[in-house]
Amino acid sequence: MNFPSPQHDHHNCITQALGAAEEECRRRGARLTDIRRRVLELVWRSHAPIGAYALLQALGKAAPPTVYRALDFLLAHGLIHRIEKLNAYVGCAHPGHDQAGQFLLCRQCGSAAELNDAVIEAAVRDAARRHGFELATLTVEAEGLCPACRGESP
Amino acid sequence: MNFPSPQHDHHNCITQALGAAEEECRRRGARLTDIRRRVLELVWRSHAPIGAYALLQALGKAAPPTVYRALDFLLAHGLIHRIEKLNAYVGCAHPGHDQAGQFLLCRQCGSAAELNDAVIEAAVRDAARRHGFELATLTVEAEGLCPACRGESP
DNA sequence: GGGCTGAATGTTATATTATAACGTCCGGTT
DNA sequence: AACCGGACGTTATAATATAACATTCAGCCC
Repeated sequence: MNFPSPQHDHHNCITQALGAAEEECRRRGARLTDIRRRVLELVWRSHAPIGAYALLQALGKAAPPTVYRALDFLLAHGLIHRIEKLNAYVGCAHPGHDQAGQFLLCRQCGSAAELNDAVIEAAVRDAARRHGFELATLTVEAEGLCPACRGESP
Repeated sequence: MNFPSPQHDHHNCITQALGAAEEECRRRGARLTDIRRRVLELVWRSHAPIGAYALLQALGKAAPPTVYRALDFLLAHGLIHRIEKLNAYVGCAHPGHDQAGQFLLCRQCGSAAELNDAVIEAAVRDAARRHGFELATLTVEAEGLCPACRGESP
């Protein structure tokens, strides 16, 4: 997934993501409850990865465990990813593909682009194999400047 | 750097790391003060990445800012790495090379192996370029089972 | 429908990780 | 000696996350 262009129809992109999530949950026999759906929508509304307490505030009258439980559910079903560097969460661009998360994170505007690069994964998988390491999950987080911010402040 | 073999001389490996750190600080005109050296030694003593509050406890009578300031210094000078997934710190195997951190993290025993794989870095750099992204720092954290733990519980 | 059951949520408290703000000390320079 | 800036001490608090237990709700069986 590329960095979002400024003029893209984000409302539509949220709708699509929620639809895909419904679908994926049906497929997996998982219950996308009201709270879970609301959290997922809030995550998608934000272009940048968003933190648990920001979600909490947006939800209104909820306590931390409510948000964390929803996030756990969404993570478990591959509907969102956690960005470790930021302690924040972002919608998964391709639910159901169960990919490892690879991200380009913009220092300036905070936006994130999800990669799904087979070459990167293969390179890590290969290195792991050479070390006799059994790879389970892979986190790749690259920090820098997105195309837009690069243009602004050269 | 490979996973440490059970019988390796860890005392020696700490000594070497501290020596290399002294050297690197001299080269950079940075002051490796007593506290900083003690924190670095504690980090190296632990085979697994170690958290700030564990270091704090090991130090004895210190307050959080003391440890965090030492960690900041050590990070800034490339003497340790931070493992984002674990909120923990580990000695840098090659100070002075200013490499990105690439790690294999064992789920079971908690040990970490630092990679310095040019292929992985090139793959990410390439993907970033294709997205018009200016890469600054790269974090790669692979989770799974190290050779030893894989053998134990098949 | 009534009652059962397990999952989901509510609620309170607390753990864990990290930083702000400000004062003091100490080492090097002039 | 006087200064200066970096390092450290100290107190308080912010930000992130989870434990533990009570309550409610959805689906199912009868």
